[in-house]
Amino acid sequence: MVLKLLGDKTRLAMMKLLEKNECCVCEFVAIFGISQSAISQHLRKLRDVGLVKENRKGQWIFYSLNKGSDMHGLVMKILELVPSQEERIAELEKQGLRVSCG
Amino acid sequence: MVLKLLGDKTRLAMMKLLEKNECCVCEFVAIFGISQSAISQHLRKLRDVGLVKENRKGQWIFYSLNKGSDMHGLVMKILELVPSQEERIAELEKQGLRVSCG
DNA sequence: ACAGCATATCAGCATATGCTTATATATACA
DNA sequence: TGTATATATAAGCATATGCTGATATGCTGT
Repeated sequence: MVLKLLGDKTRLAMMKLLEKNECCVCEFVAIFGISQSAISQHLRKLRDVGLVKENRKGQWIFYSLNKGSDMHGLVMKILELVPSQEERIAELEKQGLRVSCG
Repeated sequence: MVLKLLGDKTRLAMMKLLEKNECCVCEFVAIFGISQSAISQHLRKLRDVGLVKENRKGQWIFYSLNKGSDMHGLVMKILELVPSQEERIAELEKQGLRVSCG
């Protein structure tokens, strides 16, 4: 269930980041400071219910919000109320950890 | 956190019922078929974060949505997308289990 | 083919969660 | 005061959840 998935603070922050950015697994790892395995498992849950979609670019897999999801409207309303996470992206850039291949 | 609380199907259904009705603990017990204790614990969680408020009427305590909650707007948006639970109230009435003390 | 990096999956563990039963508290009424 | 009803709290249990470390898979470049 979508609300249960968004009830986890890490997943909610991931979704907020994906609202404005495409991100790959290793970026989330750098941002959240948890294992690559944990990030991958969160993304799988989000993908399994169709909230995000993946887009492979070479060795990276970029995730983005799935705007075609049934729940997309609700998700956007919820994300509106979540504080911006853009500083985390800025921090990544500053550390030179942003993966942009595009 | 609000989303986590609403991520539980019982609590979400309780909130949907409270959208249109004031309900007491024993009504929820009849509706959901779980113990009085379990219902009471769900209500406590909802009350602790301010989503619902209580209103004692004699030996009953009636719960209702707390419209003054910071999260009330979000909650209403979410509840719009939850299927109506009004048949459950109708069922209660039919069984003569509705507690109305006006 | 091989090494290196990114990602996914598996197995196991600690904690959180939702439930139950038993008990305590609060109100109503005889 | 005593009994019945409604609700709250405490203790314990089974399952779910989120994490880690180890391993598998997939792509890249040599």
